[in-house]
Amino acid sequence: MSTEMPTRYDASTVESKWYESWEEAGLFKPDPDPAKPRYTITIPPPNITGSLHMGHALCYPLQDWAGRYQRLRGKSVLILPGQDHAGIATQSVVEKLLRKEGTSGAQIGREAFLERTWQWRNESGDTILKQLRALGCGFDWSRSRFTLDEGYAKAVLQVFIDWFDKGLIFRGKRVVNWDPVLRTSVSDIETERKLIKGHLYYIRYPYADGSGSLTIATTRPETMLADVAVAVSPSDARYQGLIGKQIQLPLSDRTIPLIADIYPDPEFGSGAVKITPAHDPNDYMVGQRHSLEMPVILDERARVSLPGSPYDGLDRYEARKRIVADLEEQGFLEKVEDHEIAVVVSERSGEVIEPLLSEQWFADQAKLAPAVIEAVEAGRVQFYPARYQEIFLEWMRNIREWCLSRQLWWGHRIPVYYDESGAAHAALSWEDAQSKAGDQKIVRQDDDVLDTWFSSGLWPFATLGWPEVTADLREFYPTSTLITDRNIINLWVARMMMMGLHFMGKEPFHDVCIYATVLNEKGQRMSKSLGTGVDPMGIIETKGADAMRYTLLSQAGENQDLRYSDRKTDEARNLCNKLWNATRFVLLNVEGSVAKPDVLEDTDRWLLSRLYQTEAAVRNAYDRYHLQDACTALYRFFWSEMCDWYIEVSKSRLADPATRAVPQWVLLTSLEALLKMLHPVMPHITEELYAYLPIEDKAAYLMSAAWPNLPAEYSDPATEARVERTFEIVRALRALRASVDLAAMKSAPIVYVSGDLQGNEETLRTQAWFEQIVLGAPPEGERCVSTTLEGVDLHLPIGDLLDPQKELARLDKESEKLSAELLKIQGQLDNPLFMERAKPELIEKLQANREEVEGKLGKIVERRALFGG
RNA sequence: GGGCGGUUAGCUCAGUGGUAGAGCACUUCGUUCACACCGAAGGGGUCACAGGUUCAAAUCCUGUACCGCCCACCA
Repeated sequence: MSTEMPTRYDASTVESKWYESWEEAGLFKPDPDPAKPRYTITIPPPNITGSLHMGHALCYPLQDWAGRYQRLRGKSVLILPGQDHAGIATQSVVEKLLRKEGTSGAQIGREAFLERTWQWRNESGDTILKQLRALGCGFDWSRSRFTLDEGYAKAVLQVFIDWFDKGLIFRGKRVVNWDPVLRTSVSDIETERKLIKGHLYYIRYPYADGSGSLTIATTRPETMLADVAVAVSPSDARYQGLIGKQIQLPLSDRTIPLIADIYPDPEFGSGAVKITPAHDPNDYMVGQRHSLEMPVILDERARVSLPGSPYDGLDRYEARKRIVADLEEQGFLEKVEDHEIAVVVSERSGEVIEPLLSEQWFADQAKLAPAVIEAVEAGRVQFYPARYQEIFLEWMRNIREWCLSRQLWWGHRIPVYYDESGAAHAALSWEDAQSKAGDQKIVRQDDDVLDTWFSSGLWPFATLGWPEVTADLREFYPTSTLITDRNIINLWVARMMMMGLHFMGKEPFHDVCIYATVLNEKGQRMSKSLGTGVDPMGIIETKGADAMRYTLLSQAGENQDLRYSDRKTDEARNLCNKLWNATRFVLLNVEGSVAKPDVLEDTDRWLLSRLYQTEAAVRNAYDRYHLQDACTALYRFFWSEMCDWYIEVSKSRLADPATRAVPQWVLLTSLEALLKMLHPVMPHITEELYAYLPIEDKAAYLMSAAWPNLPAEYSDPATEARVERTFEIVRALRALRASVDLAAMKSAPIVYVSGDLQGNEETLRTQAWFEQIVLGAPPEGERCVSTTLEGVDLHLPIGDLLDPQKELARLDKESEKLSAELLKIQGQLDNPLFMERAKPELIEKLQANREEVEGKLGKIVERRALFGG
């Protein structure tokens, strides 16, 4: 067969054409065949604001890998894509846009803002989906969903109303995490703690009766404007008898009581804590226990809001400065110490969170958690790697209230309507609410929207049509696998489990696969803002999507992180090129399809056996999401075994029309299986190469082909051992040649071999590049360099080419190695405890080794003598 | 403060009791008709550290250090 394949693989021309073909052939849709088991994934919906980063370049190819693998394994596969409206992120993007245009959300109002956001979403909100196509992700776009779709939005409201009616959602006043930049509350898990250098201020609070003062320590003096008490530990001797006294709050005309509470730690500071219930979660609890007032003195931008006060309108940090200065001036400031402060930072804005007392909607997760815990403990949901299970359960067992409301516009507006009396009714519409309210007139809808994670929590069933009982919902729920990253186990996975179990009665997926975080070469997080990121699209353009995919997927296993580096993409690209050229070689050496031959040689059986073992290893690794192990096995089979050995061994047979059929068949068989196994990781190049293969019963597409089904008789460990022994001898002979500066791959006339080659003489001859192998010892007087291994003596005639000193040096080195080995073996065999307790097989093995090493050493002595040593 | 990962060749990582492995990088050689994005041959590791268990430890146990992640209400 002739081929016009160029000698170099060009990803850009090959990759672009296949995606369309697959899509046109309908391969991204589930196979309607009812006999096939279903395999479903609803992908983690990317934000509409997103553009592809390295995390995505791992995440979405993983979803695609799973789909392609399961499809090859005979399943009907649905990988359902979609996008998340991403409340905070999107609103920020549009606000920025408006600012550029000289206006703002506040100026144009809610309705115009939402219109503008939808416009933005329709124009540029699906950048990332196009990029996923470039990565080869074969998702069912006809089922693509968006969390603000009409149907989806209805599902969200339905869930809210249901939980509201069941009392699982309630309104409450709590100290929440307030983001003063985004001006909304955020949940605990959207915040992180950071240690920063700050100060601890010691402030004197005088007693109102003039009988001296006590000292409190605080890191946030500005909040003293909202102090309502000072608390001390009831066991603190310093304050015995003083409890109940009134204190004159500095910089203020208010007096506040000294109270006793379990919260203060006598060891810290002065043991006295100022209590600001509205601006600190701990103080809030103290305030509740003592029924204290809870004045709020910071506004939504964290500015002081205290009309009439000189600090009114100041930013919280500016206020701190002024208050500290004033305290000092008036003699209240006792001292200032350096202090490490644990601040809470919003992950979205990077701003320091202001704990703020406000009225919010909450979900009572504690009532939903037990079903989730039970499902995991019963093994109906499995985590990969398993260690995440405990982390997950730990969080579920200590679950807290979930603050659902966000003070945003972009999102699902909370379906709560208030009537004249102030009573709240949850309903799908104003009209519904009115009918629920009866005589009381509905006067307004709640202004807030729901936390984005509330809507993504319904992803596995709302995408399939819930609350309607659609055919898709019946067919594809529960889904099979969730593949996501560890940062959102609690944020997202937990919520999907709670909602899925509550509304569908079944856990939403069986496997939860947690993949690694992609770091850069130096082990830093990839981040646009830090400039440590690499754009995957650039790699796709220059080296191909398959190279990009292989780079990341071949590192996916149970690891916590993985490192991206450009060098690895070069390796992946080189692998593509090697695949291309190996196939090209095969095609140049076959005329058409070949039938399975009756008689195979050792090397043929060896490769088939290796293929058999490789398939088993790959399948096992894929099933456990250990792509790393699968890729290693495939790489080794392809590059080391098939290319470096089998193709080289077969070249002479392929050149001869009388013998070529067998290696032709073996190569085509191996290549076909290899391409199938590699396809889930590198879909484009494997599809392209498969198209060239002249094989029987070929599928229309590799993508829709069947996973290799290799007969058990391919497995042949005895032949594997025999052939690999031969290769060992080949390597030794090549090394011997190199030691006398005999060029590699140049045919040399003769080598003497004594020992059993087990029928692999021809392999040894061609692979060690000799014209002739003579069995037996060299004739008397023939000057040779020699070595011994595997019970075989190799003698390479050298005439008088060689410097004796060089050969003596080589022999000495060999001898040194052997002596060290002998010493070690002997040491063990001389140890009576070892002889008594070690396994008999091991002892036998060592004894055999000893004999072999001694024999080799003896031969070296003889050989040294030949060179005057 | 609690929990979980990691620490093995220059780099990235395999390796869960029996004489340290792979890929890349490096050195030397090679322009033969699959591939120089290639081939052949080499060099390179006291397996973080300290104890312990064992005939035998990279591997099991205890502790320490460093890196990273998660959770947590110390002003």
